[in-house]
Amino acid sequence: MPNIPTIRLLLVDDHPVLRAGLANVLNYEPGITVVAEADDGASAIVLWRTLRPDVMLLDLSMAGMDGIETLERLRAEFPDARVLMLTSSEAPEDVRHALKAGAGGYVTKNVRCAELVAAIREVCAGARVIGESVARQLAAGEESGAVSRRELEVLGLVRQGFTNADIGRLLGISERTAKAHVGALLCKLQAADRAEAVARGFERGLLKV
Amino acid sequence: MPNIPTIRLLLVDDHPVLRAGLANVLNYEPGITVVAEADDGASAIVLWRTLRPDVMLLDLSMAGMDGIETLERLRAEFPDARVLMLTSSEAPEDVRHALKAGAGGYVTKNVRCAELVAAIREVCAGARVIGESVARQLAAGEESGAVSRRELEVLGLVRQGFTNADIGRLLGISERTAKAHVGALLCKLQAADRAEAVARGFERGLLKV
DNA sequence: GGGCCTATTGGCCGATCGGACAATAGCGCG
DNA sequence: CGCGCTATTGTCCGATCGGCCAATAGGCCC
Repeated sequence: MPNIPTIRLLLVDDHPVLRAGLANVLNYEPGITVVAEADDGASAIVLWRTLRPDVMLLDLSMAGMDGIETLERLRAEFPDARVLMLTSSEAPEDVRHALKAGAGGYVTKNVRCAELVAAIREVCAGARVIGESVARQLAAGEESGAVSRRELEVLGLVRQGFTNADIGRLLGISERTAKAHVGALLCKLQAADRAEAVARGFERGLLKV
Repeated sequence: MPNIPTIRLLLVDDHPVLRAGLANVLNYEPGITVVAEADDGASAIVLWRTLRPDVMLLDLSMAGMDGIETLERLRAEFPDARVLMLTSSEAPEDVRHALKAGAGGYVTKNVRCAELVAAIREVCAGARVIGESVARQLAAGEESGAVSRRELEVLGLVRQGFTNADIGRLLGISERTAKAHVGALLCKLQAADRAEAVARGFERGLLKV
């Protein structure tokens, strides 16, 4: 085993309270140093450019640029960047997005500190880490049909109270087609009507508050 | 001014990472000691009984008993208990509930550490503290009409895909009355149909994921 | 190349919705 | 003791919904 250099970590979360606390905990951990903190995606990327840390600990929900967008932009510029998502959402949709955007790992804020530290080390080593409970949720969500991009678009309009005819007009398709999409949504989300479909959308993380 | 004794604080949050970090920060603060931590409402109340701390720092969203219920039960047993809510939700509904349940203060996790510490001190002194951004949201929400208990009940059923006739049957009222409640909801939430009403419900914190 | 899925469109029809009209009873506040 | 709000119920009606039938075209995987 080669000697293991100290892991230089960039902490990104829009909750100062959590940041301050977590920085304490991680700095206390031997072999890990928090080299900087950021409270939004833009500054996170700037800091990454100048500091070139080994790993980023990134929250999903942030004001302005959200975690996913931050991740995408970072990976576009630094394809090898290692990023561990640390978030409170277990929604399969969020997990899928994060992994597709190149996250090296995904754990929720429910993990114990020791597990978080272990996950950081694994991500730095190039492994892909998924929290236990997260993996379970993901497997559960995997079973029911995936909602297509178009359908998600339609769901977004249903949420805003548009009728099928409205949706058709807005998307440049016929009312009948919009109807078909809504029908597919009702089926895939196992909803009795568009109201329940919207509710399921929130529950599954397809829609954000 | 009398000499100020050290504040004994009970930290309640279901995120171990945040707890560990926050405990560090607060313990470092002179005049504050974290005497215990809890990750759910039930153990929080048990700990309060035995330790009788000066203040509880309480998260809203927790597995099992949520923050509001915890607060209610605690205040039922200890009417003088000082509790500062520390949460990520700014939904007016949550704030109102917390204050009605006897919270001594309400701040979001977006506050800076110094403000949090100040809030803790103020709550201990018996003051009522509301975070700035929270207060702004609250004022904004106050303007539009308040949703009655019955209407909230109906909204919960609408969310589950029930028709007006179903709702009438479930609540032991006529379909027409259910219709009237839905109509009132559409008006108060400024929604075009039940689907949008559900969406607004989530946005306003009336409905939980 | 042959499935499988998505996106698209059509017509038909009973069920449901949401708005507009109007009315009665109970409760809290000033 | 009125005033206002909530809860309750009624009828009528056009608009909308969701389910049913069926069909074509494009993309992706094996």
